[in-house]
Amino acid sequence: MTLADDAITWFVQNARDLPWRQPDTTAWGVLVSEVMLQQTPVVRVEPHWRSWMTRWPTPADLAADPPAEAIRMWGRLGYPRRAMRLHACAVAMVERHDGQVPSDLDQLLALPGVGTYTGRAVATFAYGQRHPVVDTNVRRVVSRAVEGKPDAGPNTTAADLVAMAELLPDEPARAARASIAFMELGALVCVARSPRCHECPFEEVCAWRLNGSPALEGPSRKPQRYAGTDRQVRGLLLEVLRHATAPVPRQRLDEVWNDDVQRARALAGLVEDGLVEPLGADVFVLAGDAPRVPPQAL
DNA sequence: GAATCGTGGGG
DNA sequence: TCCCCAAGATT
Repeated sequence: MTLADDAITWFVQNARDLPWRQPDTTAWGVLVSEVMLQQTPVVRVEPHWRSWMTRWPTPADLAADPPAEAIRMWGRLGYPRRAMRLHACAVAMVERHDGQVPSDLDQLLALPGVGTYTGRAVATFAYGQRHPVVDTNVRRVVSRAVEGKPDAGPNTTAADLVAMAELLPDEPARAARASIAFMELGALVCVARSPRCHECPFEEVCAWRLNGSPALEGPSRKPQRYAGTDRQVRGLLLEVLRHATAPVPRQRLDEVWNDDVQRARALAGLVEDGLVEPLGADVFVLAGDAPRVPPQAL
């Protein structure tokens, strides 16, 4: 039995019942789930995914609405640029792929917001192709079980893809099962802190365990502070704009943060990212939310 | 390659 | 409280 075999057996009995894993899920549904899941826990994604798919069942449906609607629907999922890129993605698929999610990996990777992980995840989980799908879970599992190290590096490398590729069964459908199984194992059992090794199918063969489960040496990651950062200010500004039903005067944005310099920088960043659109010098809306007929008041 | 980009929950 | 972490992508 290989690691992949054991992982698949475990997965069959322990996999979560997630909506985007239903057999009738479209490639678009898979893509939406993968983008939403970038750096975001499953429990928070699930309701957003359901709402999103109900409102925009196909890429063409989303492309027909302005980005502002996507940003609103995104709510507080975090990293709202993902909503904008998903919208841009939908537009690109309508323009270049007849409204379909492409199955070719290079075409997937050319889409906005689709990188090494997401492109391979869609090609694999939506189209059943054989690619190494490497996310933070997979890297941790491989790092421990195969390499005997307590954790993986902070970023996915070409070597990580090669390492996972070597573990994949030959048959594409089974390779896809192996990838999702490794991911699920990392998410539920081989977790970052306090792994549940006694529930792990690799318990007897895990190189890290056989090494005595050594702890991490130094501080593995950089501190990830949030309070007081531009990110927090951007979040506060966007929160106001999301709930606005009319163009927002600068004065209302001034109320959410008292540091003028930082507030201005954060707002400029949102504009530069294309999330926010200035409507004149002192009025702002979400991208594409400009009224078709400018009010007299402006 | 490092920095940046949200938000919320658990230990 | 604070710190860590969560299916990454982009510049």
